[in-house]
Amino acid sequence: MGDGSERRDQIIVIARRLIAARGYSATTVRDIADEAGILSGSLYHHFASKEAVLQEILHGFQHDTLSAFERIAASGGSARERLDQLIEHAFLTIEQRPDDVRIYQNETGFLMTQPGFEFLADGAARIEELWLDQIMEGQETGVFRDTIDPRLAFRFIRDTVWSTVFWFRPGGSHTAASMSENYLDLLHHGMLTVEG
Amino acid sequence: MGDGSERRDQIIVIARRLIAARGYSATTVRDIADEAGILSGSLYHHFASKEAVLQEILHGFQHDTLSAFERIAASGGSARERLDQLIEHAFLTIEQRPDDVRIYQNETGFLMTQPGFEFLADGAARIEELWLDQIMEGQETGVFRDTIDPRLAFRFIRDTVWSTVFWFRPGGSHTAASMSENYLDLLHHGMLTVEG
Amino acid sequence: MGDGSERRDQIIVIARRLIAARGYSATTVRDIADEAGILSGSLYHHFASKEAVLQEILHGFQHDTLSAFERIAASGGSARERLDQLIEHAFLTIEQRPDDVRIYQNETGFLMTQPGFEFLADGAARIEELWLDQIMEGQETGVFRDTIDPRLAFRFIRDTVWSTVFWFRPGGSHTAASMSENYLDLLHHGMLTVEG
Amino acid sequence: MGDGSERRDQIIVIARRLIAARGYSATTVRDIADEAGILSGSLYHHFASKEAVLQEILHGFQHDTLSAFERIAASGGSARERLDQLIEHAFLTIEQRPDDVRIYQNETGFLMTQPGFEFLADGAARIEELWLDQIMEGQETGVFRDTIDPRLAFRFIRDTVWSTVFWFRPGGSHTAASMSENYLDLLHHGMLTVEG
DNA sequence: GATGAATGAGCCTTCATTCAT
DNA sequence: TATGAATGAAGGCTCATTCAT
Repeated sequence: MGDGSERRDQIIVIARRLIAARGYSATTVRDIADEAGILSGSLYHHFASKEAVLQEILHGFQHDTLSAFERIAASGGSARERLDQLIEHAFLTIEQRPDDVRIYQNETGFLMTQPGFEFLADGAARIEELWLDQIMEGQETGVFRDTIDPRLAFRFIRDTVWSTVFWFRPGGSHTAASMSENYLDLLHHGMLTVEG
Repeated sequence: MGDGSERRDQIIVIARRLIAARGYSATTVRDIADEAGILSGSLYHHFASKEAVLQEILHGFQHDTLSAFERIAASGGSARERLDQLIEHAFLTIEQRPDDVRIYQNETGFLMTQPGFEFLADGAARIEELWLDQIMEGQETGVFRDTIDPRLAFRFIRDTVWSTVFWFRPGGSHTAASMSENYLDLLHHGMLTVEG
Repeated sequence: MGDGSERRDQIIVIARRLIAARGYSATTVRDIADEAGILSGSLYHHFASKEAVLQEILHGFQHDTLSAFERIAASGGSARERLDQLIEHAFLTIEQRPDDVRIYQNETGFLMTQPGFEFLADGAARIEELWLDQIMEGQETGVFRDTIDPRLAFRFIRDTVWSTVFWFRPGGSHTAASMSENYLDLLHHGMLTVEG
Repeated sequence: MGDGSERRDQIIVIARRLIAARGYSATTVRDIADEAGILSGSLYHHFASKEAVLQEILHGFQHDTLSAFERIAASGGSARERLDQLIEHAFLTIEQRPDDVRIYQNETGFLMTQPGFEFLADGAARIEELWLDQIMEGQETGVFRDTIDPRLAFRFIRDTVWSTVFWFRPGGSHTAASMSENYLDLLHHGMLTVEG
């Protein structure tokens, strides 16, 4: 258990969609098994528990996201460019893996303290570190205004970006690119005109 | 059922705390009844169902919040001043009624489409209208930059403000006032320095 | 939960009979509930778990048995008389509460180390103490032969007496009294004739 | 199925250890297969069912034990000597094959009436016959006291001896030999001193 | 012989809800 | 207004067993 068979993958795909739509606790093992065309008990041939399915979804998503963030943080360019890239990557992730993001946003709060999900807190801390580095470097180099508590700034930005997953619908009037553009504009220059 | 007896109020108070902490579906009727010192079946003398308790909590909170927003939107001053006041009121609400806000943030998404909870969508729409009015008026009067989609701006702001309820802890290094101040600073002028 | 209602008592009585006949793990909650005329879930209104039913049966039985043993051990007479009375009481218990004894004999070994069943080991130790006191006092006063390890003697006696529950059937050719008589005769004088 | 391959033997050895330690119903086919390094389904290439494994363990043990008892019963010497030898052999068996004895003691009661396990009752009856012969011959020849019901005597002795398997631990203060010695001393002469 | 996948029946337990007293 | 007892539906999970490959 842990290697990826076809059924395993199929179950993960189904579970991801269902859990994103209904929430983890409202999604039953039977729901998942039904869609996979097997009996609910048979699911335990592939996963040790319902929780293990969730764990795998979250762990995979966190791993991918964190990897991308690490890569961006280690890349060249200014702090401002790197912060922009972090934000752009987040918007892109929301467009490409909305179910993962939704699950992460919905279930992570409660789960963080549960045994077996310690990696969530670790990952969140590492992400905060990576983003914060850019903000603080930007403030130190005089690119970012330093009147704002950098920790607050990070959380404001993080919450704004990830929350869009709950209402952003690709195919509507916006794309990940236009969302990034709008948000970065607002974040960079604020709402007020020069005269305002 | 609907008149306010002491027990009713007590039950609402307990339910609010419990649901905010554990989530609606993870809070059982027995949990609530236990803390109220009655048996779970007895709770049905005061409320028609578990859902009815949640309805009452959400309805009351939405009513108060909407009233305040209506008042602010109808008050004198510039669009910018009114938007600032809306934001300040939200931060104040988070400080004073965190459990209500948490429940609203956590449960509203799924509930919105459920029968009996239509008022949630109505209220959300009205709130969007009130806030949007200020943003658009600000853009029209040249106080706010108009390169940003006002609907996006509204949602960015709304999500940022309300999301703080999940990590803001009064008694720490920030108060509602300092949160407002930091956020308004960021929102007004953006992160970049003039040279940046 | 813990006070004795009628249903509670009825459930205990049914569970005792079933568990004695089939064993604890082979007896299902449904079996018990069915005989009580309720749904299996309703059993949880009276007991916290299936294990709690077993606990109550074993605890009650151990308490009664231990009390009787304490009383006998504290009574007047010689060590020999008291040992005889302990044995006679055990045979009487087997006659009157065979189901309790059977459960105790069958399930106690595994359960002893389980959380919630620590009282079993404590009780067993106290019983060994009480019986051993008589044997050792008898050896010291010269009534009992001292060539036998008293701890072994205790276990030989204990096992012999309690094991009879698996084949002794009241209404057959023996009663508790005749079993006692036969066993005490054998225990006192041994199998060999004087000439043997 | 029935011929002895290596895997078969290996499975029997593992099953014996596991069933002795946890009990038959608490030992799963998977437990056994895991330790054998195969999947649980593969076990069915060697045995028709979980029950068949138990059957083979019990049948083999009963056969060996019965053979030894037949040999002793047919040997020369007095009835007393033969009864002593039967007892000594039992203690030796407990020392050498404790798992077999434990399984026999634990599972035989319930199984005796099950289809496929009729041999258990047959064997038990034959053993009773062999032991009883010695006891009755001893009583008839005046070596054993005849005030005790010989059937009771047999069961008292049998239960005492076999029950020791649950607490006798080789390597402690006793060996099979010292257990035999102590028990035979008690059985022959009883607990009372001549004056007692 | 062994694997890997699945079955099907059953297990203990939870929980919102009902209702006679 | 409570209680106490029960319902009924469901939930996560276990396990002996089967069978195509």
